[in-house]
Amino acid sequence: MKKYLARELVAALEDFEGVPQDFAPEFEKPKNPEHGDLATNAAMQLARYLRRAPRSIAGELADRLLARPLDPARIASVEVAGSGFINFRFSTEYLVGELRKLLEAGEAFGRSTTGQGKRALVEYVSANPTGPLTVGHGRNAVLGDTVANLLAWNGYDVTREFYFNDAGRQMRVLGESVRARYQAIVDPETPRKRIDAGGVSIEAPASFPEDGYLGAYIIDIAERLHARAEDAPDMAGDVAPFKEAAEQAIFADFERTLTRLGIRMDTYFNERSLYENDAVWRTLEQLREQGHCYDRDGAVWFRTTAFGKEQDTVLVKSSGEPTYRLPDIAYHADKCERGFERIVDILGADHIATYPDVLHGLRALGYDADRVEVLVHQFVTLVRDGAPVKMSTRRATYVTLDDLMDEVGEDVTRFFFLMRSPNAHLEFDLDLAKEASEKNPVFYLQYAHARICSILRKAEEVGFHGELGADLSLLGHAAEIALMKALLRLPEVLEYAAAVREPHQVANYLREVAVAFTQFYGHCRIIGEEKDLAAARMQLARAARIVLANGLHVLGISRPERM
RNA sequence: GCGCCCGUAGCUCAACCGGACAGAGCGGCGGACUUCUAAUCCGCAGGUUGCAGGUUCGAGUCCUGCCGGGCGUGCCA
Repeated sequence: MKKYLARELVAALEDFEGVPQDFAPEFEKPKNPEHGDLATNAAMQLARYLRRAPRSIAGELADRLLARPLDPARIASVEVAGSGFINFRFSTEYLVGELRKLLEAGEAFGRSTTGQGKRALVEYVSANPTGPLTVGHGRNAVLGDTVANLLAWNGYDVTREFYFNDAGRQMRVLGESVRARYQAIVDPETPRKRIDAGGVSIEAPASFPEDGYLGAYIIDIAERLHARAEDAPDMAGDVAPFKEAAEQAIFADFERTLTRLGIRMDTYFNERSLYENDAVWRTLEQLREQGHCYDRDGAVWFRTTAFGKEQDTVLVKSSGEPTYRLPDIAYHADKCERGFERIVDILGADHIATYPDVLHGLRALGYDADRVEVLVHQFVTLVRDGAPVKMSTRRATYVTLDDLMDEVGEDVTRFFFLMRSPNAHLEFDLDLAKEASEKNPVFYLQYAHARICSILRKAEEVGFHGELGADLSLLGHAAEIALMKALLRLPEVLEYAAAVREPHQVANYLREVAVAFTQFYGHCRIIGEEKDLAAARMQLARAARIVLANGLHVLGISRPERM
């Protein structure tokens, strides 16, 4: 429709003096429905070139459009309003035609091919296996998964990837933590000490590392290890078996937790593989050959000042061990090598400082860094009993993603993380989420879906049939028209949300749809109406179900048929 | 100090890459269940969009400077 009107408008402007050759009119849906279905500000934009009042240009333009004339099967009215807007109102004929297309498309309604099959990689979660997934990981996971869904719905060939590192100091401390707990199980007489964990004192075996992981899951892992008596590790041996046991247990939990959230990764990329295939050192050599590196104080530095940073950055420590930046660069080079045209990284706000170095690294290596897009989301603040909960994986003070799902449910968890713009801090009041779960927005949407299913069931039980060939032109009630208009917006909303990577656009839109449906429900009955009208309304209700179902599907939220 | 994000109704947040009268939910107040699902609906109250300038026909949105909050700013990840 926008394209049609744009064509008409440009044609109407053909012999206008002073209009730029490349003038492209913009259209948008007015906030206020009284202003019509689509509006253009073309007259205001042209005012600059024509040196005339926008209002008078708009008047002349509208006259020319009406004189063409516009296709009455699409446009019902054209009027000039405000300071120079031209407002268009769609004809019912057009809406009904679009509604029919919606019904025919069914589960595919809202899909587009704008991605043209381009390969996209979305990397998210990417937690190291040192402890359970936290609420913070949850936001990252749900955001990434939904962005991936949005891209897939818009015709991208999407790969979902989880990047992790199971080597290094963190993992050694993890192993030592398990070993100390294990020792205490084997020998109950093990000397104890107390460790301060953010104000709380926790008892631990004397051999427990000072910066060890204090969570109870470490004890669980040690107990399970001990229960498997036949292959129980020797205390005198090295820490590796403890580390491995911990990693396996934690990773199994990752997958179980993500599955609960409806998340299924395509690939797990281990940082270690970049060492095994020498990619890390090859990357360093390439950077060095291009003159981006130098040695100082026994370390290898990356000349990031050449890219405008205040300081250069260490890639390899004087100990010979790379910092995380070098493998990160190698990893992203690998992503580029794998041929992805669109590379999206989902990062928490605490990682904002790291990615510029990666992008600089890619540029230095000759890759097109513009393919990489970093989506930063702000933190989640958990509030319990009116006070913010300080969270640290190492400390015992954190709420796991599983805890959250146990309390409020999987659907609510997903929806809450998606309700807000990624840029906004997310305040998650646990008590409120539990207590208010009955009035939760996600239930509102699911309820609308279940209610439609119920109505259609009931209508068929009492002998109404909503054939696909129903005469949809019988739909003319204001609530019916408003619902139709809301439903037909799904494709543009999904396309926009995908383009700006903002799932909350979909969540907000679905609420509008549910409201529009509820108003239709309040004004228009099906059972008891004349047969043809009932059939048409059943089709409209089906269309609403399709839109709600498809939208919830994109958000990864279940679509109950009864509640 | 510097970088990124944020500041909008009592609270939590929207506002479609500058548009018309800044919108929802929750909370508050007042109403509605012999009806296809009341997990619902209708109504009312609530705003100088942190402050001060600037650009523009037009600013919550863009620019500058302040104020306030979050996260970073490391030979940690």
